[in-house]
Amino acid sequence: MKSNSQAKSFPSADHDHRRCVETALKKAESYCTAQGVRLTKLRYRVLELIWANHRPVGAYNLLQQLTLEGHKAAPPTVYRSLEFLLDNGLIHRINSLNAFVGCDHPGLEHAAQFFICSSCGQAAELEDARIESAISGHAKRIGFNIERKSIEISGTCANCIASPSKAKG
Amino acid sequence: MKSNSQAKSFPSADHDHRRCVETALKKAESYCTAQGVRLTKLRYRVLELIWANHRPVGAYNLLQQLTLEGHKAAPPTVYRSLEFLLDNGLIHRINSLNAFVGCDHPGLEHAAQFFICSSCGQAAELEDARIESAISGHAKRIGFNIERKSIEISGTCANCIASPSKAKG
DNA sequence: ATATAATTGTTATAGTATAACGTAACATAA
DNA sequence: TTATGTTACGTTATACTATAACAATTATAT
Repeated sequence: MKSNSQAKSFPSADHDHRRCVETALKKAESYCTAQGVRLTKLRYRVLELIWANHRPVGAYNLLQQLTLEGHKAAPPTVYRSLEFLLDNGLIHRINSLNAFVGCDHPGLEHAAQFFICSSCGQAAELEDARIESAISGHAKRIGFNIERKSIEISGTCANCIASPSKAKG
Repeated sequence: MKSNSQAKSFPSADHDHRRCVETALKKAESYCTAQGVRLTKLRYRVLELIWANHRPVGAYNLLQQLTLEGHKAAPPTVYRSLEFLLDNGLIHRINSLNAFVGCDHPGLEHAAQFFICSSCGQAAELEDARIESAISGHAKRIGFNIERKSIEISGTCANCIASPSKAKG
């Protein structure tokens, strides 16, 4: 039973990940076209590498992959691509891991909340309205003007609780 | 009007910070005694330095201060103290800043939520039951077992919105 | 085609964190 | 008190993460 509605929870081990990638890259392309910004070959490739699975990936890991592909890359190469992708909402940064994960709804205002499984390494992005309103409600109460939110919940996902090693995509 | 009930919001510029420090250090001492762990001179001093104000402080900043005091310190010196303080709930790590801030209620189970002002640099720790239950509620819904939470909201605090430069303690 | 701006290459370095091993301080029991 | 084990700290080296600064290249619009 392959389902691809993993936006609100963790992707199962057997989900059709090619569809995740395909969808994400297509959305990225049309988003960039619409915005008049350039999703260059390098940026596209970095985004693609990040989408290899649902696990946040570090900058130096990406760098290593680019190098293996024959690309003569240095840290700024990948950090610049990451900056572009972040600026355009195509990826998110996971502060608690110093790592980056793909976002499949670029541009849309959303409250990037992450549940991160320390067993399979996967991160699920969600936008729970209750969490969001609880936070903005508190901010309003103390007169705080919110600019950025970093909400990262670590633990064990349902898949891993059920079968502690089937982790994949 | 000096008030010291800043647990739920940002401390005002004129609050009596000595009381914050005094209280925090006393609690730390009795907590460590009760737990049978050793709050050594070094660890105590690091905690004290962290409590210099309500701003998260970086490890290398602490290291520099220790050095200036004549302590022959190297990175592991401070990182080990930080680890002890973290393990015992005497400080929290702010992932988005790679920095550490004092916690005035060690031991108590609490949901470390932080509002961080990018203008005055201060961080207010809180424990909003609504935020907490919104998160644990979502976790329950998706069958996620929470281990650690990192909730960091950046923006501008009420004090700074009112008077953009009075920042202090 | 050429000028301009945007992107990438390249070198160097800053900032954050830990591994590994030796030494010193402390706690406890014989 | 001294031996003994344990915990904490000192010290050196190194790994990991990120950015500054400037040169070369590529894309885009005139």
